[in-house]
Amino acid sequence: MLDDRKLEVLRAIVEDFVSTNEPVGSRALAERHSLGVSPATVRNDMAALEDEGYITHPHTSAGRIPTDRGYRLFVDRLSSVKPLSGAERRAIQSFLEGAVDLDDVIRRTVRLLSQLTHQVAVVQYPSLSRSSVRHLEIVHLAPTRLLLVLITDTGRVEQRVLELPAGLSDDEVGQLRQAFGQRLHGAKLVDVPGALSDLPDAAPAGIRPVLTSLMAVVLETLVERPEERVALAGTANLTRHALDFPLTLRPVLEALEEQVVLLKLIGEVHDPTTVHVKIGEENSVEGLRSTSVVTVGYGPEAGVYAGLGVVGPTRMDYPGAMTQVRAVARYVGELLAGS
Amino acid sequence: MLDDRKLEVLRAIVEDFVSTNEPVGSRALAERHSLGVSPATVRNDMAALEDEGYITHPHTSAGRIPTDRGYRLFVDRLSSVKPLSGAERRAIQSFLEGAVDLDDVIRRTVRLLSQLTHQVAVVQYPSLSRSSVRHLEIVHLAPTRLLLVLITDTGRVEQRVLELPAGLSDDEVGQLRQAFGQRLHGAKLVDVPGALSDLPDAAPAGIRPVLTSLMAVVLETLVERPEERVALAGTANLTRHALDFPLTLRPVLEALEEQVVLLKLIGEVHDPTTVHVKIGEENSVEGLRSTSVVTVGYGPEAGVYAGLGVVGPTRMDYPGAMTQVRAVARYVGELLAGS
DNA sequence: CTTTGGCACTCGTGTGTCCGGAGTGCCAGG
DNA sequence: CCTGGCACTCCGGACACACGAGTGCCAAAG
Repeated sequence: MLDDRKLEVLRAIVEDFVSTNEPVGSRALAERHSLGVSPATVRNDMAALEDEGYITHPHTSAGRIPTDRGYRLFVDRLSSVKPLSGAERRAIQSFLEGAVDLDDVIRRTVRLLSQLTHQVAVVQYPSLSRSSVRHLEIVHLAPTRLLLVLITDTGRVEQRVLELPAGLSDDEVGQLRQAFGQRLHGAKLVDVPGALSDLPDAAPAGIRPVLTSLMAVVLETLVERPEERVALAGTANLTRHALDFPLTLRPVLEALEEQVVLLKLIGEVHDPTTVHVKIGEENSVEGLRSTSVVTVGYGPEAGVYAGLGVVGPTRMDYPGAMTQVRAVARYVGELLAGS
Repeated sequence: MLDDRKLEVLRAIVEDFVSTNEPVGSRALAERHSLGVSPATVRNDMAALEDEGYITHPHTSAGRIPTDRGYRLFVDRLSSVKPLSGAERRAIQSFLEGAVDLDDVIRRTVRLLSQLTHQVAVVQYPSLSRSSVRHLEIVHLAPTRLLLVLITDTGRVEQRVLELPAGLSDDEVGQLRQAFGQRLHGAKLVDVPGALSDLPDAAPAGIRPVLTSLMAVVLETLVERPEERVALAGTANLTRHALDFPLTLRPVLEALEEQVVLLKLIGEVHDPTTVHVKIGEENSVEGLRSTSVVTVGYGPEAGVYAGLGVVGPTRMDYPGAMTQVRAVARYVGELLAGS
């Protein structure tokens, strides 16, 4: 049904359309790509591709443009991996090398990614639910007020001030600190409830009531409501392709302002070796139906901290974006793993 | 030169243009506002206003629109304070009441402000340089690694992990903690260098070298490089007024992505009682020359934590925006002061 | 069976013209 | 100083038209 040449034609259409943003006709296509056939033949192939739903044309006498389905086929089977240019490689290194802490790493990464791809970049902070405890500190701010500081293996620092029902002495707080510290050090955050389950029994009777309520708060703030964060940059790039979004930059911007939406985009776990692409209508998020999303997980060699990716028009340089996203993810993963 | 009626005409032009987004002509203006004069008279007044540079017209046969100078006069002398509606008041209260910590307060505020004004909202975190120390905690993570946690009176929590040149014992860290704590508790952040200046002399000789380097880090991270943060929301609102920005959403979005720019916008200290307005060309930031910025400080009764405000087209409902911004600032100021 | 050139057809776009309406500026009279 | 009248400007929409790009189909050639 679709022989090699037809696929070649589709690839040519996608590439031309992506670079020129103009519907591509049979003549121009036969000229620019050395297909070795005449425009008429190309026309026949185009008709076939259109029958299959891979391309379409805006008006009768305009050239063809790829459909979502066409892009999908292109991404899955036609695009060859584009190697990272030396300049890009250098950019990644120099951009990230001076980072001082996790916040800084994420900020630089999201910026880097948006500049590299000329798209909107999204980077998720290392997920709490997949992190483990490097240190948990309890600070006695006031008799009835504690500060909880959680530091994860990825360098994330979360803190929460909490009010106690009754006052505690410094000694008692010390006991708490020790009890929590022993049980939680090195534990995965998801295992925290289990690790703490025996605590009330083991603790001195005096602080048991406080302990129970404290545990409730700890579990609630650190485990049940693990605050996932994302960083965003490069929304200005949307205007670069403003022509691609009929009149509707609006819904895209609105969608991107919702943390929940962003998390949904990149939060679905995938391993760092596979780049995922969602094209146009494939996106579940209303308002991003006219965009494509390229995501990948990042993390240490064997594992994943979180996701990152870019959002742009369906008319996107997929091979380029995919290698760039992958490269950045790999680099950030190593960077964070090594600290 | 400009009698009362001319001013009245200017006010009418501003109000009509703001609400309709169409150049306003003499006839429509004479009808809609009961000026008691004929269109011809209005035309004369308009000519005078145009001579003075308060209004202009896009083409010969179009109505008039205000210039930046016209808006300026309107804001300074013509606009009457618009009272907050009941719905708005309720919105502010219900939006902010459930906030759990500072981060949450800021997030809710910026969101609230953008929804209330239908503009882009910017909220600065309570400035570190104007805050004072509620608590400074030193946590001994590892022999050569300390965690510094700073909690300000406004609830901001800043932390920094630092590597030491030499190992320390728990006891020594305890001494450090006490020395720092005594000197810094309640101190303004700007006074920290002074409060610490006698420390090296007063400290036990054993930890003096470490102490010196530690102090350097503390001063550098907490005082000399006070990390000011801002939150942003409502960029999607820009598209609402897309017609107002010729073709140039781009530079606006770009400017808004720069933390530095945002800080410059709202960071200049002003007292919470005066709302500041920058109109069009008055803005020093290239790229925001086609926008207006309404800002105010917020803080406790006598003082200021930081600034907040909105960014929108020059064609903006200034009285509305000003009262909304002021109201939100007042409410947030009280909220933070009371915690 | 595939490829090719030819040819008629479609249709979007750009151009030119025309016209109505909104709005202005000016002037003479109240 | 205000007002009505009037000529003038100019934008924007409507219409017609030609051009060109591109298609679809067909019959002939490979």
